[in-house]
Amino acid sequence: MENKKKIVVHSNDIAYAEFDEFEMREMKLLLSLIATVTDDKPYFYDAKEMKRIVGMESQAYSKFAKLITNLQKQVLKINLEDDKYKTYNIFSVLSFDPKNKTIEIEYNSKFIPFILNFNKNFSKYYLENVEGLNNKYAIILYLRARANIFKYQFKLSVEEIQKKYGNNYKASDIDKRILVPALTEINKFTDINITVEKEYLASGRGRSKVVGYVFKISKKKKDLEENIYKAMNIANKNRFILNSKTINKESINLLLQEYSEEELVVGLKYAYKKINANFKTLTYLKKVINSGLEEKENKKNDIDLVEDEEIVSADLVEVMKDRVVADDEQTSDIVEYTSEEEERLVNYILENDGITYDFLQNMKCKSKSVYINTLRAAENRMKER
DNA sequence: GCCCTTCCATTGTCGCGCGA
DNA sequence: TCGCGCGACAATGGAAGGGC
Repeated sequence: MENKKKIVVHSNDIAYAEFDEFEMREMKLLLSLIATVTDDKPYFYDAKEMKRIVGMESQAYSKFAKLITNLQKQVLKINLEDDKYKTYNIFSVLSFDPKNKTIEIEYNSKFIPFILNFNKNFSKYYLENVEGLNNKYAIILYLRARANIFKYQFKLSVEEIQKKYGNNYKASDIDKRILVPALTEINKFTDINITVEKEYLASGRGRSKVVGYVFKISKKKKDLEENIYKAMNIANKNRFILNSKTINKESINLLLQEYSEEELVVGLKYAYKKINANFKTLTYLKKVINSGLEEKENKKNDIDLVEDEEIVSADLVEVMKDRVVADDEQTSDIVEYTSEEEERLVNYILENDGITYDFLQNMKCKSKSVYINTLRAAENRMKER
């Protein structure tokens, strides 16, 4: 078994779907399976490993087979406007071979777009966050929080909770049965913290009624993994990267929302080697990281371009071959845009740079100068066209 | 690995007191 | 008067341990 952390990636539609018919272990199993999907093809799994993941190690295979059968019957229910919804069968094949202790899976072609080949509105997180949860509502709220991680909050009305998740619990029971146990687990076992505030409807007489909840999300402050820290230091030994001031703890945390740790290490090392001209934007750095990941994917071997001890001085980069020329050489002085100008530039970036609105907004919050430089780079490119 | 039994946590429901 | 917050109680289902 490989030690690499499994990453779950899926469309945000899944985070907003209804899971009222799912049992907790069915949800865990589904997310575990999604974490391994890279292509639209049949998959075979070791049933013992899957039993372990859903916490059925000591259970009979007959019970596990029942879980498989139940999961096969589940559908993904996507809510549309005006109380309309669509349901999707998840699997075209989901079978358990009791003799060989294997599971065979093929995904329904209509379900594939929810787990493959999307370029916006998706969630990405380590499977281990979900594996630690043992409460169905904790998993549901974690998925919803992950889909809204860039907004730092999301809202659910009492009506929505009752309809979607809560078996028509009244407000006090929503607290007791859903929110308290779920948030306790999320805050204890996952990479995020969630606090909840109630929204009241003022009434003429009597006590005000709870009509909804605002969930505030924060990422746990964790020390950067040692290998990322090393990669940061390596990258910043390239003087062009250092001058850009685009790599620091804040920007790394931002990038970790889009890349896994392993990807970021590869990307930063690649950036160290390749960048040999001035730049100012995180967007540009992302392009280089993406190039590094693409190159790695194409070559199918690890990019282990530099070792710490190889780095003598920042000037080393000047002798690097295979240059990538920076597409922006703006100064970092802050300019203010009108909201119309900003919107126009943001739209241009969204259309041309392959980054998400949420990412931009997060950048704006965390690093104003990098954000402004990104807008300026887009403005210059627009002028050149 | 599987089955059976026991224990315990979770879930569903209801009632009561209190505060606005 | 209304509705939240809390607790009590019964039913249900899952986890754990032991025996085969």
